[in-house]
Amino acid sequence: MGVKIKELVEPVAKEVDLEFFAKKVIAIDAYNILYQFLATIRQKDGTPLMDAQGNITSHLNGLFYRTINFVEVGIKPVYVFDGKPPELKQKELERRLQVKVQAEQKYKEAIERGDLEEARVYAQQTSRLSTSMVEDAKLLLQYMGIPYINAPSEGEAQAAHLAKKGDAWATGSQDFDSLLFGSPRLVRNLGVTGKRKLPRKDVYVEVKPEIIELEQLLKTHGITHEQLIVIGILVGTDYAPEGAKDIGVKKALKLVKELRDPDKIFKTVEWQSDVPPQEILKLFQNPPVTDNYTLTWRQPDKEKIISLLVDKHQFSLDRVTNALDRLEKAYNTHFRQQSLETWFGF
DNA sequence: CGGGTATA
DNA sequence: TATACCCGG
Repeated sequence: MGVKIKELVEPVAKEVDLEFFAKKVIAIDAYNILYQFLATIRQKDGTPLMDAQGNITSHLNGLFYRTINFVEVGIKPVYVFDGKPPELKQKELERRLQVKVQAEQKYKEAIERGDLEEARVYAQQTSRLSTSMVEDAKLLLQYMGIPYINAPSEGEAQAAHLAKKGDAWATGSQDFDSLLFGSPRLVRNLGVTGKRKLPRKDVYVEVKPEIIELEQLLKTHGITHEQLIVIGILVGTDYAPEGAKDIGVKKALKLVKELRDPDKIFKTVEWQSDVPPQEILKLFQNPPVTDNYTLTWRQPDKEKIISLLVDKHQFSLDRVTNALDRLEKAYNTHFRQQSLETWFGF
């Protein structure tokens, strides 16, 4: 779900074409992107793609073709997976599980009624990433030669860490949390090309990748990074979605400018969670991250990819082979190390 | 979501 | 050549 600061961010978002990101390293929140695939790559009644044994494969489908598109334009993706969630998040994770269980019930009811549109909506809300689904995604990336990092805790925090260090040009996610974790640049809608259907409506809108610069965001609103975090905490984060009572982005902005001191602000508002806001502030300012990673983009292993996607999960050999040809060509044009010999032409 | 094919 | 639509696993 993420921190609810869309209103603040939207005015400074700059639209660009996917090609803009050529040669740039983007630290992508893996869970964020996998959940998107899991929610959207479904049949009309909401059933996800599955192999012969009933294992869900929607996330692999999306990850495979999207990543190839990245490599084709020369983007260097690194996927960052969540580790152990912070203690502060436990209650929210339990709440989300309840929501999914309820959605499963409503999905069944909609199917019985024969309401496919409704069924699809609830099916999307049931999306859960199992351990084996995540393992498959990591295997696929490994075989594709794309680096991934296991974050010690929040993936968004680790991705922001890469961007802060300059190991990545930006973080990639639909959520804004990495900005609170200090990422200097966030890319949204990465890889979304052309027109997309709006949920529940028969309306199509042109969606392009957009860049949000942290410095510009702060400057535009005349706030510091700490003040941005406090605003996020007041309006609602994953750690306390309710935030403070009756405080939206506008009031939060006013509050941080008037009172400045976070503790004063937290005392003034009606805090609606058991999780202390000060703890959330500390987490955003100093999250667990690691420097134990290497970023290398390797030649894809076609055989292993075919074994995983075609043999294990019944992807069509034709489609996979076709895509692998594209991947190999793209790798050779953008990623292959030029040896000294080739460089000097002997 | 993204690829591919039908359709004009 | 551009857009609409269907299906993948």
